[in-house]
Amino acid sequence: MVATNRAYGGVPAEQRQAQRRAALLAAGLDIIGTHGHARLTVSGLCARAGLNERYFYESFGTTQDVVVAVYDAVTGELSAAIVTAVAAAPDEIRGKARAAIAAAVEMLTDDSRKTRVVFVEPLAAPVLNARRAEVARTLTALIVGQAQQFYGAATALRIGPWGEFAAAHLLGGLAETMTAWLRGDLRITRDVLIERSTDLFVLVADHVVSQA
Amino acid sequence: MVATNRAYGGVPAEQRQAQRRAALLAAGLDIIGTHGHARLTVSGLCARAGLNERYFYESFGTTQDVVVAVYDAVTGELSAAIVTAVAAAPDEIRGKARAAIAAAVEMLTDDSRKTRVVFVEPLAAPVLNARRAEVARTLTALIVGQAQQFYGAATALRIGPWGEFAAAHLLGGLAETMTAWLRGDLRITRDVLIERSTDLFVLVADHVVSQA
DNA sequence: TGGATCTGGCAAGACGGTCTGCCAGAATCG
DNA sequence: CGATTCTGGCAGACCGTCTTGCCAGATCCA
Repeated sequence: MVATNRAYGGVPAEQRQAQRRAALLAAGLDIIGTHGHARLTVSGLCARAGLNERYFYESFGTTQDVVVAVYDAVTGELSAAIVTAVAAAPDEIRGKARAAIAAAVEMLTDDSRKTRVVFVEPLAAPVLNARRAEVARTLTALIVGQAQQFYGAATALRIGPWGEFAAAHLLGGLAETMTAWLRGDLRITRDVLIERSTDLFVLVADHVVSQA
Repeated sequence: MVATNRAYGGVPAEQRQAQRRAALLAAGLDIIGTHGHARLTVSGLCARAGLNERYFYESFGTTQDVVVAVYDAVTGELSAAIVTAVAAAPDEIRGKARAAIAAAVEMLTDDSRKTRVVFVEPLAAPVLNARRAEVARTLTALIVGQAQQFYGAATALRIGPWGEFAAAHLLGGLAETMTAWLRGDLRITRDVLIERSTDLFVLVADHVVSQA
């Protein structure tokens, strides 16, 4: 392994390396999203990825690095989906809220592994605690930013801590209802789940603004 | 160890055994509530309890048994506190809601280990998943039962799945705001946290009933 | 007081995981 | 074709945990 940049199987070295990393990430999502980060081992990960254990150390230092990378990938995908959906939605508060919630619910309920990675693992894995707070802050900022557009900057400012509280409450409510729905505990369709979540979102937002 | 029922240190055998079990549970709450169930080991638990490792197997079979016992103890205490507070509260919907929320928030924020055991560990530990669902069902039933008292049985029935959804949303919101507050992410006092949570609870409950 | 029991400390085998190193075969490049 | 490099399989040293077993000292009961 002196010159590590030779093509193999018609694929250049850099691309092969990226493929292996991607395979490890996919296997990581599978294991973490199904059994949790605690069950992620080097040997198990490589076995599922169809790779030699040696290649683990090519892309990662510890299994925690994989946990972080998987979390970042899923939350990045989620944020992008929400931002795109909000931008494309009609320019009124319920439309924006519904678009954001629908994008999140559809993406996460299409793949229950991602639901677990987004809602469960960041609480359980110490390495993800700080990252989770940052994601929550990003989403809160998104909500407050939209509020500025619909209610004016002055109102958004006045909301302050009360708005932070309400945003946290809404995010927690969404997380719980989504995971409960996936568990089969809620006897409603996914479309109704989205509609009801939008209802409560708008209800709470209006209430906060009227109190500010 | 032929006749295992002799007093020692002036304490009968049965009571000594109960003391050791209690010491293990206290140490378990400490470890699980601080570092999570994954960090609970036999040796670490016994060391913190000040007991020989041999006594672990006297009271428990596996560390998971400890996790379950700690969870049951904390959720039992929580349920009892809520039921007691609700019974003593003035007979109007906001008073009942406020009493329940205050009881829960006060008990859990007085001891952040219990917050973690109640809100985080049941998601992370597979053994607790089913138990968590049962606790959620119990609390939902409590809410629906109160709704029957204030809105009549006919209305409570009509609420149906919409009510389950709202109850799940409220529980998730409470969990998230409480943990966020403990993290220091919410710049409000605990009394305000209780008051705002009550606001949203009543707001959502009224909305659900008016829609039913 | 003496035999029995309780107690804490410790050791050892089994197990599963980490990480490094070696090997042989396959594929590439000159 | 021959040298080089990539690849998968596997062995082995190391570590932490589990679980059982043994020991010596403390305490109890007759």
